[in-house]
Amino acid sequence: MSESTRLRNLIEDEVGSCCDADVEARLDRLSELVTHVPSDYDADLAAMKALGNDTRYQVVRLLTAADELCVCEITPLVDVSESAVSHALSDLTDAGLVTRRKEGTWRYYQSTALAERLVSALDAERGDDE
Amino acid sequence: MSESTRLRNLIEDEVGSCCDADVEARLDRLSELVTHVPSDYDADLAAMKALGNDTRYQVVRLLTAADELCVCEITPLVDVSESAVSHALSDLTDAGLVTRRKEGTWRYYQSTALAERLVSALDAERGDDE
DNA sequence: CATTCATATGAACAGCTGTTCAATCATTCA
DNA sequence: TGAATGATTGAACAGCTGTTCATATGAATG
Repeated sequence: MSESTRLRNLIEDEVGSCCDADVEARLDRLSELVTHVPSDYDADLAAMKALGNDTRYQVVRLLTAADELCVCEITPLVDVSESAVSHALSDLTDAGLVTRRKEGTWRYYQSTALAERLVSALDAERGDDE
Repeated sequence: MSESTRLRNLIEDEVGSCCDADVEARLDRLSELVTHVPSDYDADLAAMKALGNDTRYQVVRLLTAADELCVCEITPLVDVSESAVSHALSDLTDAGLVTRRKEGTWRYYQSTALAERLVSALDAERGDDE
């Protein structure tokens, strides 16, 4: 079965009848929707992937709670190796969720505005439904 | 090297000197940060994982742009099989990003408030940096 | 009640991810 | 300059993910 046949059936069910023009009109409305998908959403996807991991999520939470943290302050707070924390911070930096500041041999990390907006969006959920 | 040794070195570098009490105080501040990580963030993680996939991201974008869409309207707009769309919608429902409404054999989907907040958080990024 | 249609589900499998270990880099300081 | 320290990187590999194909479900209809 073709997609437009299914669409025609849908319109018939919804409206009671369906001519070719109705199918055309619906297809137009649908293709207009596609324009609302950003043309380049790689960065969005990268940010979501980055936050969708236990370690990286925890690190972002810690950094949004603190002004700034040194790697050696983050490491004892999460239950993975120092190397895993470093990988996590590197991934988060690439995803635009944290920024890095060097000071001697120490590296300080901060969360970005994007990270903070996302965390807020998640937190607004609690105690609110729909 | 122990973690608290590294922390002591950090404080010495920052402040110029460091006694046991300083290390204690810093450890207290750090453990306070952990309380800002939600005790149960599985739902957050699920939402991020769900949005961190090409197909599911596109579907959420389409649903936030439209009031409501039938499966047969979504399928022609994304470049995967009908089955993949169904899996995507199922995953998104589990993640709390979309809701489902039955009407005869048709299934209509809508984005949730959480999905809309997350999309807004991503969109605010464009044209704004830090 | 058999059929058709819209959608969902399960199995399977290629490809991706996240962790650790080992090695390396970069900075400081004796 | 070379040893020490903080952090990063790369390889490796177990485990997870996302897609498709085949099949099932459930509602409508003849």
